[in-house]
Amino acid sequence: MRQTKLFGKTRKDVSRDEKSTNAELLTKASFIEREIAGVYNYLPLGFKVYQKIEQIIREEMNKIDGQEMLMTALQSKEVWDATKRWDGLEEIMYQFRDNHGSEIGLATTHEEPITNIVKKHVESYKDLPIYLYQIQTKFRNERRVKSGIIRGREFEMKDLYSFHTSQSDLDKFYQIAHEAYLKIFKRLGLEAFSVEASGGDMSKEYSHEFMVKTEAGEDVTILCDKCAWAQNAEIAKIKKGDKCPKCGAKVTEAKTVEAGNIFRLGNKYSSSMGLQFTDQDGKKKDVIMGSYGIGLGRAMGTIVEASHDKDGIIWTKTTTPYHIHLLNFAKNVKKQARVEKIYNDLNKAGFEVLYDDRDISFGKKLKDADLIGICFQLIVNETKEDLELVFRADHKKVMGDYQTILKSIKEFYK
RNA sequence: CGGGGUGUGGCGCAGUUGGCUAGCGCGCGUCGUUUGGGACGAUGAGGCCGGAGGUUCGAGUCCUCUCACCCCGACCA
Repeated sequence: MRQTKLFGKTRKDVSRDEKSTNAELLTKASFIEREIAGVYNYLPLGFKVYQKIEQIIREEMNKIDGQEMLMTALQSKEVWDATKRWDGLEEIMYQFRDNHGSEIGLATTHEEPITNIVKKHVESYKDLPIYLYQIQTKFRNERRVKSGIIRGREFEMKDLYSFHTSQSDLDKFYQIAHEAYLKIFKRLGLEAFSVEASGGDMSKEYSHEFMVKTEAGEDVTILCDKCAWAQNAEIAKIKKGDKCPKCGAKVTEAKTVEAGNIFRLGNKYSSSMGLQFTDQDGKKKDVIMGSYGIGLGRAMGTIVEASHDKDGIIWTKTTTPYHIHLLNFAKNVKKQARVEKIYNDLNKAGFEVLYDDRDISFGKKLKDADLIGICFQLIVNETKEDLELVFRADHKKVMGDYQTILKSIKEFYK
């Protein structure tokens, strides 16, 4: 992609209203644009990152036999009546009447709708287990938004629902999903760890939250560095400095972002909504359920919070919008042709390249490249034959000919 | 939802107790010189001050209502 054609310009100043680091950097670098409070548009650069995150999540969900589908954002009140959650959610759910006078809600989550759908297709133990997921828009009428894209009123979420014949089968899958989640965060380049948390409105049992340490975090986690025991401070019965209930070492606390959350729902939804199956013994039994969520925008915002410096964003290798930021520092026509050739060659070699072909000072190109945060900056100089490869994270430079440089880039992304 | 605050060109801001044609920086257009860490000069375009009503000879400035946004708290599948 030529930068002269790329939609979205970098900015030096950003609205004072944008207080969170993630929204400030992402807006300055032109990845996102705020629509209203807590609601953001993704511009081309931001959408590229979004799609990479989406693809990683999708791959890992498919690996554990998740089947992707797509549910509606508009939901009727009736579907929520069976579980009596409609009234309980009025604080957080956008609820209104349509032109027919029917009560409609914008999806905050999909346990009820999916249970309803599954009811129509599951009758026997032979139909189970089943794992369904979607990547879809959720709405939360947050009373107060903050933290940029980490906590929005409209956001994309991957939610998977599992359906089982028994608690033990759920437990087995819950473990598998737990591992898949850790894998997703690892692939995204996030250091996430799982903590025990309240089941909230969803479940009476402990759930697990996947936390990433960052000052921007809205949660406080009590954790043991020795044995990896960790609990959300909301439910922890101990404070920092106390003894770890598992190994006795002193626990600490940290601000964390909840990047994902998994729940064992048991028969909470199936019993109230009548989702049953016929078992081998001919008896009707409640289907046992689990649900598993990850916010995509939140993941993106968390990466920015966890990985940036004074100059801008530092994308991880799987989320960088482009593999290489090619910076043209050649003036005369002959050298220009050389940069064009390198641009074409890199594209042919299968790399995604953002090519800064703008006719502006080189200082600004360097500033913009740091702000945008693509993993590599490849500088084509006018006087030197060798190319200069700069690693965004630490600004380390390597000089070399095209083949040598290509090799190190390949090595990094493989 | 309680408390506090802010709305002035695309962005960041100034505009004292009402007074002249609403300023500045960044950005943008044109021309020229430039280009290794956000270049310089010249020149030009762009706001009727969040919205509605009111007070006044006169309102960006005062009053009322309203909308939006931010901060602290409460809340947060």
